[in-house]
Amino acid sequence: MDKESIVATLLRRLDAVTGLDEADIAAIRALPIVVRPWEAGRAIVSDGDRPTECCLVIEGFCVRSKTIMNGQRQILSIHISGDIPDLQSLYLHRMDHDLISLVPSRLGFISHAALRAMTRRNPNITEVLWRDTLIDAAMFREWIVNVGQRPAASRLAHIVVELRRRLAITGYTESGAFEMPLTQEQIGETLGITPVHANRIIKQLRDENILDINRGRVRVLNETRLAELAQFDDRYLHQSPSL
Amino acid sequence: MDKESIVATLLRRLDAVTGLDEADIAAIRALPIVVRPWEAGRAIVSDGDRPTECCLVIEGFCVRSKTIMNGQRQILSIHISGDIPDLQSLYLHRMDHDLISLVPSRLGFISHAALRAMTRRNPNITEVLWRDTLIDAAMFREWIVNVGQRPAASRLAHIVVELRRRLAITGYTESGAFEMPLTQEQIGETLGITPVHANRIIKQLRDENILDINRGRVRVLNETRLAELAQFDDRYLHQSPSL
DNA sequence: CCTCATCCTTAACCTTTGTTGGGAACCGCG
DNA sequence: CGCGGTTCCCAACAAAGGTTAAGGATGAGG
Repeated sequence: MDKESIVATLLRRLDAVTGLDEADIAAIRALPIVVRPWEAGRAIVSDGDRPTECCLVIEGFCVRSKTIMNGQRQILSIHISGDIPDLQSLYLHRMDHDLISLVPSRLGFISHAALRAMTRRNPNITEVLWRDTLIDAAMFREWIVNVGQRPAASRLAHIVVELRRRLAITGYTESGAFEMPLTQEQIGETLGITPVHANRIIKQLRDENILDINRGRVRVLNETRLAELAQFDDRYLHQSPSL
Repeated sequence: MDKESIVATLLRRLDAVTGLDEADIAAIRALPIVVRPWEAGRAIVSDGDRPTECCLVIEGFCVRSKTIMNGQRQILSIHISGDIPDLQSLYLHRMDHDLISLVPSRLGFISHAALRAMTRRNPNITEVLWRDTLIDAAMFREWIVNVGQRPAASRLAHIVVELRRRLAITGYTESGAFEMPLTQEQIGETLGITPVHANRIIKQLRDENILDINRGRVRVLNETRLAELAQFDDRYLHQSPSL
């Protein structure tokens, strides 16, 4: 993937259609982005770190997670191509969670210095990036609701629908099936349940012909029943900045 | 409370010690803030609204919450004096949750127009406000972990310790006891459990002489055991901007 | 000081989720 | 092609949390 298409990925993510002018786009294009391949399961930044750069997911999948003292882990978000999962580190200097790749990925690194210089000069870009971190927060809110209020099957349905919706924007989903490279243990960690129970729920949805999840691939079998379960309302994704 | 002390509350919340110069502080002082008393339990902004101003909690308590289709409610955050609970509405134009007062409060309203004009002119203030919304997000992350991974008693201990820590900054806590004006039903909504179970947990902690929660007042009975239960690590609050 | 609404409290029973332990399928590597 | 680790799968039992139903305390307003 060349520099031009990396920038394109980034611009699409930032909903650059509205709000950015020629000069802003030129500034983004001028950002020094260091592209590095990344093996699966390797930490990008860890809890306690003080990163000096932000990470753009060019290709692949990452998750953010927190581990509590007894060793239990909670996955906080799933990141796909175009996301900047640790943009918050620009102003929150010490990491309070981990960021890890799930599969072999390609990551673009942009120094805090370069980003800060850019935002200092471009209020439009500042707004767009700030907005991006606010959407991040909106998704956390929805996840609190998901984990706090919904039964396990609905939780699973909800994150599946959310991920598919996000992948659809960048075109990473063929009809019905898409990639969600989480093991059942990791699915449990995102839903706040044990791996055994995650397996139960996955089996149940498979038996009911709603969803087939297997080794990182999701196939939607019954759109209607899935929607019923997930009770998904996409407003929290704030996909249209004009609204 | 006069204008001067309202601004002082705001500045303390924004950790203005670092990062803001005379001009910035003057700009904040010049903000037009409309103070309005607010009765208990009245919505400040609701899910779906498009607010045109932000709300500063001068005195009192508010919560943010989301209600899902079947009527279940999840409380997302508790807000105290000095907080700007809907700062995110500056760039996320449509509300994806509710903001409601818990007790009779005094609120200060600042128009988006005034805030935007200020941030356009003052990059320092932009950073400080942006940072504030990032801390908001960090707290959401911790709440995902709380609801997803901890047993009910630990969840309760955790939010108690969090709230006390935050109140301590502004001096709203006398030794051991402080205000947390949530009914048991609302505590349930915060922890993702039913009111009956919330009652069970509260009784259990009372019987074990750890915590006495009664009609909006919390008394800490055993600091050590409370800390054990809560497993509280305050790093996610990002209280020191220099770090 | 009485009343009504809200909040707190508890019990009995039921459902969901966790625990333990084991076996089968899959896959990358030698 | 076979081996070893990971992932998936499942059953039996235990524990945490939800449901339903009801009585008692508290406090604001008449």
